[in-house]
Amino acid sequence: MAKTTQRTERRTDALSKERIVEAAIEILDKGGEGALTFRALAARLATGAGAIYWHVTDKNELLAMATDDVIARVMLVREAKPREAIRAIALGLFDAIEAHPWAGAQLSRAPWQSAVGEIFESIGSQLDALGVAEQAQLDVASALVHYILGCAGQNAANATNARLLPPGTDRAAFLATIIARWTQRDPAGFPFLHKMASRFRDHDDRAQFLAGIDLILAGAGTADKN
Amino acid sequence: MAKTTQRTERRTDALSKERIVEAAIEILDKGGEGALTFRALAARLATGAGAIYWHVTDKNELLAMATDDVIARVMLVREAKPREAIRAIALGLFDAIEAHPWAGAQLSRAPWQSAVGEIFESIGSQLDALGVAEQAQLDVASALVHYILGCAGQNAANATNARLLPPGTDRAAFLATIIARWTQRDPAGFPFLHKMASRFRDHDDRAQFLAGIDLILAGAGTADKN
DNA sequence: ACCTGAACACCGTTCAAGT
DNA sequence: ACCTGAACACCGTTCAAGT
Repeated sequence: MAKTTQRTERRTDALSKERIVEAAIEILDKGGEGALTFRALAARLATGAGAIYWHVTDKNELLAMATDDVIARVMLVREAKPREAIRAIALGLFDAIEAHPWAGAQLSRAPWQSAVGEIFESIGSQLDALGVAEQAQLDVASALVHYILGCAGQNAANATNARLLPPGTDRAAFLATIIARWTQRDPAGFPFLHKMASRFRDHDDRAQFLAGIDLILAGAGTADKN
Repeated sequence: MAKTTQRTERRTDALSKERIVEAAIEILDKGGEGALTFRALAARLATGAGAIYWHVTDKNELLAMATDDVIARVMLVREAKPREAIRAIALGLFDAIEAHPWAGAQLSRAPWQSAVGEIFESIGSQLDALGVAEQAQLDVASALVHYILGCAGQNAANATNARLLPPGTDRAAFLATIIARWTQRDPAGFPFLHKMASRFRDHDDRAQFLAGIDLILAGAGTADKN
């Protein structure tokens, strides 16, 4: 009989950190950061708002766990050649953040939590094999991580803002609008941006992101292809 | 008589965008981003919360204007040598964000507004004189700006978090704590961080920031000192 | 041990009403 | 034109009360 089920057996629909984070990610992916509310989360989990606090400390922990969940998968990349490993990690992060912009925002907002330690480690550990001198490794790893976090935040901001534009507006058009605004505010005052405007229009975000990685690696004196 | 003052004459304490932004900056500097509230702002200006909306669209515009105000001063730097100009701009931004962490957060959160256009321009316009090929200039400027924004966000996050620690804890100790947490979670899993731990402990944020700028410039093939 | 849901102390923003 | 301040529609978080 139903009443004789052991007490230690859990209802399959019982709450748990995992189920909560999973639901949070779904809400974040569908509605963006603003959509994640304890009330919305409780509704989706068919429970009360307070129940979530039994499993999770606060909203910050919730966001950190969701970000970890989405970023950790990227860190599994294994490439033999160190340069390719770094590029693969960087591109993996780029793609993950493109798919989950809120994770990019969280990463650049609370870097000491979440997966930034893993990112630092997996990039830094390639530098020996790349031939970067040990006393330069911290500077190079730090530059790479900061650059990646900067792009992550940017990407998240773009995604958030694109949401507010008339739907159908793609990224290139969005960037073009920004450049146009800057340039038109004072055409003579922005000669560089004016000169770069056309290049901006048809540039590839992903390729440009990778160019930055290569630039830093080149600066580290690793011009040879390892 | 007081009653005969012309109607066009303004009370010296009348509200204005300038006064509102000024008060907002004071609140932000003293209490951090969480302290800036329309109610707190209204109280400081001895007015009603709704009055502020007559001069300012919303909180986002308020933060953008405050950030612009604090960042714009940095852009005035004029250096003859292009490399020194870029370093001066970067360091100026670093210092400004250290003094006003909330501006760093805003910069990396809403880059298309505020002073990011000016930053892009003032850095990019130096690249010609630095000898960077024109087709590489967008990549280099973009890498520099993204790197700077990444550091800005990081810096803001550190400042926000340091506020929560027991007072007196300095930055170095804070970073050491983070590294320790990462390393101790799984010592064998973080060989690179473990190796770098001592270097982290006594590193100079400012110097490391500048090292990243130099790394990118070196990668752009501008090793000679212009 | 785990969950419920009302209640608390806030927010940003609006708006009828004043001067 | 500019300001007031109550009101609205939300938040995150807490907590007595249930099972």
